[in-house]
Amino acid sequence: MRTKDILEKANIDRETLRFYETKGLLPKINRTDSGYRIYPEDTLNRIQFIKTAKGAGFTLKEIKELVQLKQKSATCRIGRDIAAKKRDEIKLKMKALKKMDKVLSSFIAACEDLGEAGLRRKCHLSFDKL
Amino acid sequence: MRTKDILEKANIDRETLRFYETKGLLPKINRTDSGYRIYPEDTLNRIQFIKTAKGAGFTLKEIKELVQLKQKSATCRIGRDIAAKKRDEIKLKMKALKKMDKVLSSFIAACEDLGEAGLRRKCHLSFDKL
DNA sequence: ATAAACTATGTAGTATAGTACCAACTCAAG
DNA sequence: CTTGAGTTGGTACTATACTACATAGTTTAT
Repeated sequence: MRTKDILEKANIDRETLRFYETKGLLPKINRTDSGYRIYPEDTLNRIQFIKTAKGAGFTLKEIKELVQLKQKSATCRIGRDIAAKKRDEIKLKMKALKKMDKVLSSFIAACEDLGEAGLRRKCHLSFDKL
Repeated sequence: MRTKDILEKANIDRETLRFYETKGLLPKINRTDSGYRIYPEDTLNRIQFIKTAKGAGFTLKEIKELVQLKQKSATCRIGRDIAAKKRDEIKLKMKALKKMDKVLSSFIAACEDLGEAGLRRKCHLSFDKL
């Protein structure tokens, strides 16, 4: 696959793709004689993984740690432990998200308790008190 | 409350506190004649809210939008709509988190399926295929 | 009164994650 | 064989969220 194929199929920006490459987040990329990149098939999966992990709030550095397990000749145990640690972090993020959802929900409920007339008036409610 | 009280009770860095102030994230802060800050009581709740919202992956800009509803003399309806939109974003984040959790879990399971001996060997598994 | 602790403002620097632009090179089609 | 689409590496710029420092003024305890 050439650059353009990746850009289209992964819906990613050319510069961002190169940025990920320099950061060591992509699988090994071969070149034509003239220097054009030839991406291996799993590049698309990799980009999808990066997107998912980013959506889950992980940094590129953290993502790199995950995708580089193979290259770094780490043992399965090390890999499992790193993955387990990340799963713990996800639990924490999930908790923060749920708390935030609760705060927003009670704010929304308080707004709606005011009725149609209340909704039209100036808002005196606050998110602060959790 | 003086600066030091906030720093201790909110467990926040002095510079970060000032940073949040300049960004308009804190409630109105009064000053002594000599210019020392006097923080209102709800500052601690506000900082807690900021921390929770940040933990949920929101930017300071987004958080500002939420905490400034009162000051901006927005109606309750506008406030409710903004809160509802944020709640939708939380749903998406939650989905990303769950997907990531699934990926990590199946990776961990694959590692452990290899048994004690397998765990000691070089890791050939990948996160990429979701 | 003076040292220690606290606070103020301002400026600069760092890390992360891109985004924008450029001049030069390659390649396929008319 | 030239034109246009595609590609290259390099540099510079942006935004976000701090973090570090420098210098000066204020308050408190001895």
